[in-house]
Amino acid sequence: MVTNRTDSLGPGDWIAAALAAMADGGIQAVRVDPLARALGVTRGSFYWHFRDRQALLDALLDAWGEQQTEGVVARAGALGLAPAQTLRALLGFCFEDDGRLEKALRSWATQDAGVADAIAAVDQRRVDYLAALLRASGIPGSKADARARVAYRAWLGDYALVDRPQGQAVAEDIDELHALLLA
Amino acid sequence: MVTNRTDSLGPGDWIAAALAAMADGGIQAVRVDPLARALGVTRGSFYWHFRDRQALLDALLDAWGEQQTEGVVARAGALGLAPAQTLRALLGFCFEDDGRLEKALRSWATQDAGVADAIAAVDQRRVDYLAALLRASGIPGSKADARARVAYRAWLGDYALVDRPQGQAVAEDIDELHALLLA
DNA sequence: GAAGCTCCATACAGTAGTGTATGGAGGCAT
DNA sequence: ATGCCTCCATACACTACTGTATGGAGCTTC
Repeated sequence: MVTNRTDSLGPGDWIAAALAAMADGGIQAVRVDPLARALGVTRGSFYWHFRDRQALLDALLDAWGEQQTEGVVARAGALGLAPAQTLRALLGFCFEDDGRLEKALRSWATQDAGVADAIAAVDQRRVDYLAALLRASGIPGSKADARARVAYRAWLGDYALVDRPQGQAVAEDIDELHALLLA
Repeated sequence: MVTNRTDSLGPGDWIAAALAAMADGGIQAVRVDPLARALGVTRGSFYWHFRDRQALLDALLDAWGEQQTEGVVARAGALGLAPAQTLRALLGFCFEDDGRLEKALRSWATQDAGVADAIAAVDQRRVDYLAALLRASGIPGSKADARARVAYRAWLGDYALVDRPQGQAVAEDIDELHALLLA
């Protein structure tokens, strides 16, 4: 993200490369040596900008966390639509994402409690937002919370599918989910 | 699974250990050396029973596939309940599972097309069964298919959650999902 | 009771990565 | 133009694994 004015690298370049590698091959693909090769430099550069590999992983998690706080949820709210339409648009955004980074992070979280905490916070934010949209659409609070969790599971579950429906097929599923949530 | 009458190991012991390691740490944890240490032998034993690490991974995937064909779906059908109750019981089974093996396999599938194929087949089986239950419960075919995919996403999505609801909390969510699917 | 077979230990070479130490090239200010 | 500072290359030691080659202990079978 943050690049220098020269052709030299900064920490942001390494983080961006790390996020790409993470989305591609998971945490195990975020290795100093391959990243250096991908960036066309040697590991000497890396160890100038980062103390060690763990420091890069920490920075990567922070970058994702910040990206999420100003992420999809915020964009959906900025559309200025009615709650029910906002919900539909939000689901559209989320099911459109390739989910590779999200999957890789959740896989990483099974091995690292700090990652799990960061993701749990994001989960909470998203579910709360879904519940708020449902309540604003007239669903009573008790049902809204349960339905928000159901909807969020369906959202995450789409990423878990190996053959994810695309285009019209996923649109039909989202419409059905949307209708069920607001029933 | 298949153990000898003596205290010596067979391929089944290595596969069982590999499945446990996979559930714990993903594909990257299924390594010959650590498995040998966990089993209290050296790698000499492993390379007697398996050609190489890939042969173990292939056997592991086969074992999971067979376990699935006679798995949860079949058990639910054997309960002898009405379709709607069978669906409820099935969801209960699935949300009860810790999902660690399932998650690890799906993470592995992103790196290996053969694994992806095996999981896609299992997904198809499960979704078809869900759709059949919904149709048998009186949901028209067009809606039943979409709702089956929604339900299956919610099922898988529960595994993706970092803080999964447990006990009464998940029961409420399942009840809500069940009610929505049959609405 | 000897041969053969199963199972495993040991030792070796090779690969891929981490982290460290050091030095050097080039920009920048004074 | 000298010296510092930033950035990176290079070389080294170390770790953790894979795979191979070989030998040996202990049943088994005749």
